[in-house]
Amino acid sequence: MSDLLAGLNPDQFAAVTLPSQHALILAGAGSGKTRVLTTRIAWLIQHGQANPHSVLAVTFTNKAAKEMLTRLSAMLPINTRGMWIGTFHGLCNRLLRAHYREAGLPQLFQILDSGDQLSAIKRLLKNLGVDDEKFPPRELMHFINSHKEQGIRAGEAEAWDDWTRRRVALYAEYEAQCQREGVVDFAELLLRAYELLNRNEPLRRHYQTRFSHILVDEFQDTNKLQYAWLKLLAGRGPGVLSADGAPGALGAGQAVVFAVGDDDQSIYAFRGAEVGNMRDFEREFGVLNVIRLEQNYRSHGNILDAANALIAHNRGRLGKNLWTDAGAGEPIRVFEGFTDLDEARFIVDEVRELIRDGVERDQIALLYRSNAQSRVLEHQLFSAGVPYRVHGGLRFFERQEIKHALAYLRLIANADDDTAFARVVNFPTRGIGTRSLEALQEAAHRANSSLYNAAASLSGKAGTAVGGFIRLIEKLRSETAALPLPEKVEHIIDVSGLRQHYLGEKEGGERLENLSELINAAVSFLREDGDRTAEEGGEVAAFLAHASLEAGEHQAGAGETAIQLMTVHAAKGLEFDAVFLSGLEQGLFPHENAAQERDGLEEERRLMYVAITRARKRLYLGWAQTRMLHGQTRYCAPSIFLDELPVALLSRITPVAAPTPAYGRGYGAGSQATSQTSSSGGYGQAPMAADAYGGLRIGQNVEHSRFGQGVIVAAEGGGNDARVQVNFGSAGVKWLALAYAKLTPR
DNA sequence: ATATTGTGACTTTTT
DNA sequence: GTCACAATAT
Repeated sequence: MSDLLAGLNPDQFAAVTLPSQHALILAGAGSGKTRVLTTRIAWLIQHGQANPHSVLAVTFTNKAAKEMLTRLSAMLPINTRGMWIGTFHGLCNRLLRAHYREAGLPQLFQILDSGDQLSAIKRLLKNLGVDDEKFPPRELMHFINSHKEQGIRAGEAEAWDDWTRRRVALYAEYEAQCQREGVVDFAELLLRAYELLNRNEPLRRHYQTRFSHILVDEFQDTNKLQYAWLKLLAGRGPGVLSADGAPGALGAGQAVVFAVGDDDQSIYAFRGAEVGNMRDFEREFGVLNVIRLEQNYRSHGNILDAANALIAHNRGRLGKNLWTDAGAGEPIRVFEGFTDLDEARFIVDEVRELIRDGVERDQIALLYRSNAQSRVLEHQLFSAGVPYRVHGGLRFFERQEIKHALAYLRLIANADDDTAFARVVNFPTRGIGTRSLEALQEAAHRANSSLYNAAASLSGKAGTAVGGFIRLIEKLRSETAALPLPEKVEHIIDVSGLRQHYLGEKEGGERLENLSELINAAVSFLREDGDRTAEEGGEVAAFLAHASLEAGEHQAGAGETAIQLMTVHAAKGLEFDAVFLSGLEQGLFPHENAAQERDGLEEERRLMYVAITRARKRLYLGWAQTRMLHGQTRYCAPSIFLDELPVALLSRITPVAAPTPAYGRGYGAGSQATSQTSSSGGYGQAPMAADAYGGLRIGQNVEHSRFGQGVIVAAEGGGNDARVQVNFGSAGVKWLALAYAKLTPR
C-alpha cells in the first residue's frame, strides 16, 4: 500500500502526493521523471482522487507510453487496458475512431505517415499540373503541416505574396484530396480531434467531465496545437486556439493537469515544439505548484557540473541545478584528432579498452550531431571487429515491401485510398505503365472520383491490364473477407504476386523475410492490442493505424550486444555508462544552420546538455581539426561549447600529438589571455614537448629548406609514420614524412 | 520496362 | 563523398 512511495526523495514525494491542483514538475535529466509520473497516477487512483477511467496520460512516443503502462500495472492491481494512456496521435486516433461520423470521416479512414503524405502531395501537384520546381513537395508539406500545427486551416491562412497565396490554394486542394480519399495525415489527426471537441459541445462536455486528471509527459516538446488540445480537454477556455483560460479555482468539468517537463531538454523547436508552453501553462492555469526535481540518479558529479555550467549560458531558463550524492567521479576526457579519421580511431581504441575492462558493449554509446558522422565511426568499428548498432534509418513499417503489402490491405479496406492505389497498381509490374496511369488520373479527375472507381468503370472495355488489377483487388476482397487478420495478410502477399516478385529478385531474400515478419506482426498485434480492435473500426483498420502510428523498431536487435551509435536527438531519454560525443566543432556542433534560426545557438546548447547528461560514469568529448564533409576537407575550430565547460572538470588527452596553438578561433589570437578556454591540460600555450608532429598543426605556416614557405593542409599517421601535407604554393603540394623532412614553424 | 547516367541536396525527427 | 530521385537511353 504505502510502499508505492517508498524510496522517493522529498521532492519526488511532494510531486506525487500533491493535492488535486494544476502542477508543473520541472524534472531534470535523470531525476526520476517517469517514476514520478507513473507513481502519481497510481497514487491518485489508490487514494480515490481518480479512477482509472478518469485519467488521461499523454506522451510523445509509443515507447514512453508503453513504459508507463508497464510500470503502472506493476504498481496497481488494475487493468490498464481501458485507460487513456498513449501518444497524442494515438489518443486522437482513438477519439476519431469512436466519433468518426461527427468528425466527418469514413469509418475506415486511413492514416498517412510522412512518406505517404509526401507521395500524396506529389500526386496532387502532378494532377494539377503544378511545377514542382516552384513548389517543392517537401516544402509544401512543411508549409501545410506547420499550418495545421498552429491550428490554421487553408481557409484561414494568411498569404502575403503570390507564392504563398498559391501555396495556400494548394493546401486547400490537398485538404480536399485527403477528404475525398478518406485519409488523414499526422497533423490532421490532432487538428481533427481538436476541432471535433471544439465544435461539438456535448462531446466536449462528455470528455471534460470524464477526465478529472490529465498528465503530460515531456511537456516542453508540445506544440501549439497539442497545448490547445490539452486546454480544451482540461476545460480551459472556450477553445479558441489562442484564448486564455481564466486562472483560478477549478470548476465542474475541469481537469487537473499535471505537466512534467524540462525546458533545458527542449530540442525539438525545429519541428514546432514551443518551450513557451511551459510558461503559458503556468500563467494560464494559475499553477500554484511548481516542483523541481534536481537530484540526479544517473551521472557522477563532474558530469553534472559540466552540464550545469554549460546550460547556465542559456538565457530565459526556468532554472534548475542538478546535483548528485554519487561523488565527483572521473574527469571528462577531452581529445582532439588531426582528422575525423584520427578521432574515430581514437574512439575505437578507447572503446576496445573499455570493453577489455569489462564495460558492457551496450553500455557504450557513440553520439554525434548529424547522421553523416556515423560513417567514419562505423568504418573504424568494422575494421576493428567491434559489434555495433546504428539507430535511425529505415524502420520496419517503412520498408517498401511492407508498405506495398499494406497498400493492398488498405485498398481492400478503402477503395478510395488513391495513395495505396498508386503504390500498387503496377507493383508487381502488370503492364500498367505511365500512359495508362495518366489516363486513369485524367478520368478520375474528370469524374471527381477515386482512381479505383475510374479504373473500375474504365476497365469494362475488354480484358485490359487495368481490368485485371481491379479483378485482383475484388478477388482479394471477397476471398479475405472472412479470414482473421494474419491470414488475410498472408493471402494478400501470395495472391497479389508480391511473394512471387521478391522470390525472383536477386536481393529479395531479406524482403521475403520481412513479409513473413509482417504476418508475425499481425499475430502479435492481435495478441497485444486485440482487445481495442473493436472500438477502432475492426482488426484491419486498427492494424493499419498501428502500422502508421508505430513505425516499429529501427532494426531487429540482432542477438549480440553491441556498441550504440546514434544522433544526440535519438539519445534523449537514454543513458549509458560511457558516452563518446564526437565532432565538437564550430559549424557542426553547434551546427552552422542553427546560427540563422532564432535562439538557434541556445537550442544547440540544450542539445549538448542532453548529450552530456546521457553519461553515467565516463564522458569523452572529441573534435577533429579537419573533417571530410560533403566530399570536401573542412578546417575546423573546436566547438564553443568546449570553452563553456569548467577547465577543472576536464582532462585533455590528445591521442596522436599535442599540437601548438595555431589558427582559428579558440587558439592563439585573442583567446590566449583569457584562456580558461583551450589551455590547461594538454594544449594551449603550454610549451610543446618534442612529439610526433614536432608541434605542428594543420593550418600552420612552415618553412622547408628546399621548397620554401608553405602551409600545412593535412596530416596523418603518428610516431615514426607521421606525415603532413604541405602546400608550398608555386612549389606544389607535397606529402612529407616528419621523420625525414626538416620543417620549421613560421 | 528496365538500366544507366546525371543532378542536386546535405541537421536534428516522432507521430 | 554518397544517396536519392529523375530524366534519359536501350
